[in-house]
Amino acid sequence: MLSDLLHKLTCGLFAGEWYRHISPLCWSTENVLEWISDHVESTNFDARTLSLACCSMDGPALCTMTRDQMMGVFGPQLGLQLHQSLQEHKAKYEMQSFSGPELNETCQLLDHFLDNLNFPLLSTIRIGQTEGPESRREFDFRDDNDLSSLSLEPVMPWGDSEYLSDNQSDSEFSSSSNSGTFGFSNLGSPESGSCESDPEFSYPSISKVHIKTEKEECRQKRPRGRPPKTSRENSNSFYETQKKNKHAPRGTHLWEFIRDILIHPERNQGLMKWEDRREGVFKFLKSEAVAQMWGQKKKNSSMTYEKLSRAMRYYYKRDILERVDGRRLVYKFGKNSSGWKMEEIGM
DNA sequence: CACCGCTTTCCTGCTT
DNA sequence: CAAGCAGGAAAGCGGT
Repeated sequence: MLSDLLHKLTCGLFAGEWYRHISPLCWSTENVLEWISDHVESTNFDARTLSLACCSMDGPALCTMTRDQMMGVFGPQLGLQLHQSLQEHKAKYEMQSFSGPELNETCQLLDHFLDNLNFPLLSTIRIGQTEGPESRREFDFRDDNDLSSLSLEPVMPWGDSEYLSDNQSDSEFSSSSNSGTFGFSNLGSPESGSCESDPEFSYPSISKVHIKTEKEECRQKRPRGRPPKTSRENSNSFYETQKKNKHAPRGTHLWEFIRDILIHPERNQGLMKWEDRREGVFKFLKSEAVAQMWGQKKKNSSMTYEKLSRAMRYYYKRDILERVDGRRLVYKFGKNSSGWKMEEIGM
């Protein structure tokens, strides 16, 4: 089991090594496994001597292990190397403490989003099982591996299976893993069901029949404005859990969310980029992916770039954003925005 | 409970 | 033609 997993890891199915871009405290169980597998490979450690149980821990749990404990579990050579590596990773991310709680939240969201989009095989794979059209997000993979009979449910580290939208069934996903960036794929437009232009990225497609019926239903029945949230939508989510455990951070607005992604370049590769750092001009590279993240943050599983962009356009009036004419997906921070200037963040 | 700010959703028309 | 942009209209949601 573990060796199979490690084999998959080392064979590149999960290539990308995103754990390198995340604090060990944010590592999921999958990140920990990936990290271990990298060291197994480099030390020629015999993975068969490891049990899955001893590797099955998330980042926070891993961080509580002492060097001796690691050497006990993984042996003197691998254990020592893992311990040293962990200390290096921890030190690296302790340096990034300038970020406030909101930024941390955004980055955690990004980390989790990246983790889960890019480790589909570690997610729950369901075969022919449904619990109603809205109770489950299923991704029907129609790629060349002939996984058409499988549907995949991303499993969020916080147990939120609603990470991706109902409308996501209109979008296309895949586990692109060799892009050189975080491997972010585009979420296709809900209207078109197609991808954005970048051919490097693609998502496995969803059943077209499903798309059509759901879409038509929406067209016929849906009144204007935002529909009321159902209790189901709120249940068992990461944010609900957060709310119970600690007060949700207040005042995180869309423009702040965007800003936080932009000022953490090592975490947003492929998502957004600065066009003119000093002027505050930026561009969406993976617009639908950013919209999905925003939707996740707002517990809204049907967020799209179309809707996100409408909210962005409202910022023009308030001078939080300025128009950039003639350039698609390009926006500029306005005089009522803050926290993105190089001086402000100590660059 | 009313009000308000901030979205969210939908839509039509226009531009790229 | 598709994708993106613009902005009106209506409504939800959380905070006060």
